[in-house]
Amino acid sequence: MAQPIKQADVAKLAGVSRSTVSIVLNERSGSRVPISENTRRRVLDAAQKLSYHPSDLARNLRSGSSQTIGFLMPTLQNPHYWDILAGAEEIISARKYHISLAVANMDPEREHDCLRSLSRQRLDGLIVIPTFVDKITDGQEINWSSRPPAIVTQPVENADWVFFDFRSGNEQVMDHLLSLGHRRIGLIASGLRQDLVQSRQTIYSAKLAEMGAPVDKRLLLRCGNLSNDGYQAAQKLLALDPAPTAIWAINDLVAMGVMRAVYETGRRIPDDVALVGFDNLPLSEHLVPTLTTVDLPARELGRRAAEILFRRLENPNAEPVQETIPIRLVIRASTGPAPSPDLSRNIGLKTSTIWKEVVSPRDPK
Amino acid sequence: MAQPIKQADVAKLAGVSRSTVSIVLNERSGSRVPISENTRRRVLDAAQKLSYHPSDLARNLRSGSSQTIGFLMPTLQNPHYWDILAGAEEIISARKYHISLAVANMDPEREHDCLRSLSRQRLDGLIVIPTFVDKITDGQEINWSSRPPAIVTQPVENADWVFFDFRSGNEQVMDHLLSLGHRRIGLIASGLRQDLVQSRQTIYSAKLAEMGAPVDKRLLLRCGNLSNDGYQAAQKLLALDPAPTAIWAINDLVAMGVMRAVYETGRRIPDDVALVGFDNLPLSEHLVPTLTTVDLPARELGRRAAEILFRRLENPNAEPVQETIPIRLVIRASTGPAPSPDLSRNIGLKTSTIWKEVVSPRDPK
DNA sequence: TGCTATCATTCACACGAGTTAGCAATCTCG
DNA sequence: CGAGATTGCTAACTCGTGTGAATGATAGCA
Repeated sequence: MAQPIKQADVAKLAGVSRSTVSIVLNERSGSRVPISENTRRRVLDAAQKLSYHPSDLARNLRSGSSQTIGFLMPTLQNPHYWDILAGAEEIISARKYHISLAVANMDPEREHDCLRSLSRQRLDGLIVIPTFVDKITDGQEINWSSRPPAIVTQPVENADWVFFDFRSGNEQVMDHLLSLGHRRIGLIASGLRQDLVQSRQTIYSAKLAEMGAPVDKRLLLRCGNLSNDGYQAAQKLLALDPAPTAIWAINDLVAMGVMRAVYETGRRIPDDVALVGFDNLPLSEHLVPTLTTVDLPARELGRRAAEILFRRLENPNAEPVQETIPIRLVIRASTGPAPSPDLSRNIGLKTSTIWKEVVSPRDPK
Repeated sequence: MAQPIKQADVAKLAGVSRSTVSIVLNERSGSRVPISENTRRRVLDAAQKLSYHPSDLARNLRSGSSQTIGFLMPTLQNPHYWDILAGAEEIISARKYHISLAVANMDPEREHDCLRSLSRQRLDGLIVIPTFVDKITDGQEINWSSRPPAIVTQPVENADWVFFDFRSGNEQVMDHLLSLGHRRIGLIASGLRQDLVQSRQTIYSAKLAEMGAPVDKRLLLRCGNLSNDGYQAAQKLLALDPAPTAIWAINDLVAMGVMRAVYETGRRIPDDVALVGFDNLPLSEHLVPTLTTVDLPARELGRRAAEILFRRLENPNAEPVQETIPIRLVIRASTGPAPSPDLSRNIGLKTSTIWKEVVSPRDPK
């Protein structure tokens, strides 16, 4: 009674065989199976009356394709990844494909589970935003070059990938800060993606060396990648003597935390401390001051990933597509010239009122 | 060659029948189908060697359950919905269920398509965040009380739902603003959810009437629900004479836009204009000034929705579960006492530097 | 020896659809 | 008028898996 209607039900009502129903409903006009207009009507009417919807399960089993793309995200907490998904969703839904969403939740174990789960779902393709790079390069559990076709947002040998040109972005940030005269630059990096951290630190050191400036290890910090992590890291940086004149956060969320920490010490941005983020979240231009950051066209990345994936589906044996997406520095109000050493420490701006927060005492019962 | 391994392959390698493989792999120890330790080993080894993963497609077709929950969101642009998803994901993945994601994208047509698509996927359950309430209450296309079991984040007759107690939230906001002395309050509402807008306007008017204050229709605006919509709406409100002393935005994103518009006229928050949002997005406490808003425990809503859905799956014929989640006002720095009329218009705060934005001229090639 | 009980494995069908070969009836044309 | 082509439909197989019934083998017991 509450059972789904199946083709057999339609067939019975229309007084024809189940095959006929299938043929009519699939509009196999190109096929050599002609159906009279009369029975065609009867079948369609019956289907309509029963409000029949074919079962994708059965259909997929038969056809071998699930019309579904798996999407693996590291976390739901960071807007950056939403944008990637949003871009991919655009393309995927335009093709009438479904999305199967999995969240690794910053947990290597879970990421592994997700990949296994995605693999047994017989998806047509996979878009993977990896969290733990090692698991992937060793490729033990999931062979990227095999079915289901996958695209990874990270360089992987013999596989499709799209990747932000982080190298260039990092260089732009360093060039910007150095050109403003900053030499003591705090670098807050996340400990999750070793490769990215490594690359950033390498460029950081190289660029400083180019200018003949020393690298103070105490200025290099690691933390998580949420706002609060930045808050804590910045407190450490600001306690140093001499304190950095600029801070570069791994991403905008972390930068937001840094901002808070800076204000709490009574310093001003950019007058006392210049601040740079990464990601260019929508909120970054609404912060006060607006945040200098690197724009990652995440939506574009998601779109490209999906497009490349579909191209792969159409042409399984083509050469791997490996693309780099350019990213660029967006200079806003949070960066300015480095203060001359003698003028530093002119602390103002009362922030106590700004950060006050009162929760309504009203009982939420 | 690139074909997925199936049970038959394992069976051949192990030298047993396919049934045996199925039985071994499903650990049917409780059943009366005993398997010798010897063949058990052989089967497991073979499966291991071929790295066999059962096809969920076939399994689901057989079992009737897809182990998948459908999730319909209005848009990917608003963090609020992400939190709901995050909450639901917690519960769903804990139960080893999959998530099939659909995005209505603010388009009634698409929302309809999504529902149809979700229905034919033979999902075990549906979590629906509706955008267009009319489509749902008339229930023509999707009968909420039928399979697949669905939970809606909105009151629907004879169905499961969870819902924020918007009524109480709205009252809290009005009480707060009124108690601060505000009487000319701009209300920026979104035109999408008629029912919510209605309810908010009703309470708005009722509360004003309670205080014996008049309702100026010009203070009631409708717009979309993104930051830029708020920006434009606020410009209209601020051009009124007399301008409102407080603005209540439909949500925090819109409030962010309002904030920007207010600054651009040289006014200060909360001194010249008090501002209230809705949703309590994470960024709201990082705005300057921090935003008074209503905290919607979105994650909690998502969790509850999923929990109720699973309860329904276990007990299909139970009475509908209909829950209201309390929400509460969070008073921060963006609201203060209404300025006395004679003291208004003391405009300061140069904002030009704050809002300057320069895009790096560097060629992104 | 014969009958039953237990154990180990396989057969055959079901799930709900798509597909192909083939049958019967009608039509076409020499 | 009969051979072949065309039309209209259906039986039977397929996809990969789970499962109850059936089969075969071995052991226990009288």
